[in-house]
Amino acid sequence: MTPEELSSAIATCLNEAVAAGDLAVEVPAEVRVERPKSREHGDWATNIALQLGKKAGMNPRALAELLKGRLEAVPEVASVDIAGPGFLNITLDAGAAGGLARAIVEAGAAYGTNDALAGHTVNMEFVSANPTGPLHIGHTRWAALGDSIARVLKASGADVTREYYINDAGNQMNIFALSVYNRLHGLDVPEGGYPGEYIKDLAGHVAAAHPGIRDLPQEAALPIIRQLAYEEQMADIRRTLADFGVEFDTYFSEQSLHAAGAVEDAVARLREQGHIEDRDGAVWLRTTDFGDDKDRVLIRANGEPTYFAADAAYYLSKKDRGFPEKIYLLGADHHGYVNRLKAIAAAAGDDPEANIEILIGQLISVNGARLSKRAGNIIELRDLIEWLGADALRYSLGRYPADSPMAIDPELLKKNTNDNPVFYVQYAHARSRAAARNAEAAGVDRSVFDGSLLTHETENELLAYLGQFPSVVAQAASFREPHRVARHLEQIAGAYHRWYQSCRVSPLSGEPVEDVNRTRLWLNDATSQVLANGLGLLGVTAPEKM
RNA sequence: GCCCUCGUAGCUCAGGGGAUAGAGCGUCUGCCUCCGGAGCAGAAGGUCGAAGGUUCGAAUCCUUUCGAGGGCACCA
Repeated sequence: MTPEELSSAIATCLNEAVAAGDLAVEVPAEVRVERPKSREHGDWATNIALQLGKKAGMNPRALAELLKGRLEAVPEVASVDIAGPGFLNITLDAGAAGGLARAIVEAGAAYGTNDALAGHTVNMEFVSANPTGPLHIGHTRWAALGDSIARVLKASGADVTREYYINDAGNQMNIFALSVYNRLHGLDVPEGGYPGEYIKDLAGHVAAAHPGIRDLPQEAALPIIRQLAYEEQMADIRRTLADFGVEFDTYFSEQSLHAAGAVEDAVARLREQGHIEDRDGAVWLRTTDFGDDKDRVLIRANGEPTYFAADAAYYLSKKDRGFPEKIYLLGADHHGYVNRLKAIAAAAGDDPEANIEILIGQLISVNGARLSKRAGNIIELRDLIEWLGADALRYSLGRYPADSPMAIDPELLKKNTNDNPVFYVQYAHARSRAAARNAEAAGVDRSVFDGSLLTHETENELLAYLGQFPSVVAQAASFREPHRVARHLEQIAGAYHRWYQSCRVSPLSGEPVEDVNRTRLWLNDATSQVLANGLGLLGVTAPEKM
């Protein structure tokens, strides 16, 4: 029996009590069931009697008493105790608790998926790094987190599209092209240009792709350089993301918005909605109507659209392409954009609470300093992957919530990789696969399953953690916090190691294979499955051997 | 000045109203005569930044305050 099943059984008991006239209260949609910290408090506990006591006009203990009687009639429930002010401590029938192991193995890769977000169609935009340079440590957090959020949303039934917005319009692209041009001609880095070593590589690439480029006059060369360097840089970014296990469904070009006249269209549409104002020769969006601290210019007095205008057009594009829910994942250095982005949604006639969601994450600091090119502490993602491996890097970024500040010591990253809990979790998986291989060699198969044989304290604990996995995934999705999955996997790994310590899957040499061995193989394999499913949500591999 | 995020063990951080506040790393003590010791068992280490408030109950919610980081463009 899973905690979800127990939860709905309790809800049923409550509803029956109401129907019988024993209780007058509105039964909540979901009854929360928790694993008590102390085993003396049973397998599962609920505080529902405390929550409903006041609303029902009853003493919580009396309400608990009433529930206890009904719950004990549920076949899978062995006993119910009332503790403290009205906690209900529930102990399951041993067979019912153990049956979970079989259910997990039979569900396979689908175990953990749920329908908490069924019917949601989501556009998730993240990373969106400028195509003027390689991905670096500042982008890695969003790449890891965004991808994992997308995965838990999908696992919870949402229809998710991962999108990367390419800022390929504007003056920065000209400076980018000029930086490559100067490099080709051995000139200094232009004013405000890009100094990185990668510019040299791009120059080499451009020269190879267009051999006569050095002989062209600057006006003729720049557009060609711009295009070639841009394509190569984007290809590089996509390769790096792929090595990081991150695949986007859509790469969306800002330039394409301008080319299609989408920016002018957006201004016209917002004007129809009545939130546009012409002032001082410029065109303004009255974002202050929707909580922004000042209005924002869409079209400058010189006729040029602002970046914000492209943002508005981009938002409308997402809306037109059929995404009711748009999630943006931004760094804390962009939190000033939250109000104006929400204002765009509101001005477009959408609900800023439902149609747009902006997740703000804290920036990673290196040695206590902020990342900057000037400080010389920019570290490329590609190098990070090389030093640490994609698994360790993704896991260490994925096990913290976005709003948690993260401090990183690059020297530590380079050498000390063993302190990453990813190895703890991966080791548990590899160990469980080894145990399964050994069991098979010893003649243990899964021909018999008897959940009532899983009676050891450590088996009880392990089953409980495995049973909580689907609700952890659902919570991770609804809070957009995949780190919950990582933390839960660490719990499972710990429980597995403790179980492994005290319960053998294979019999000792010379001993016969018994049903307890066969049943434990189911539990062993169930653990492998949950660890693999969870690591998959984090974009981390589940190795057979390490 | 106004706004946002964050203050929890020596360090990096979990904990989204419940029972004795947790994990990893670091320190200390045990455990390989049988399925992987990248593991397990135990010890030490806390005024949850501070002060009020909400209630049966607060690390968690509200207010104030101190500290850290970030943001306040007709830049992109």
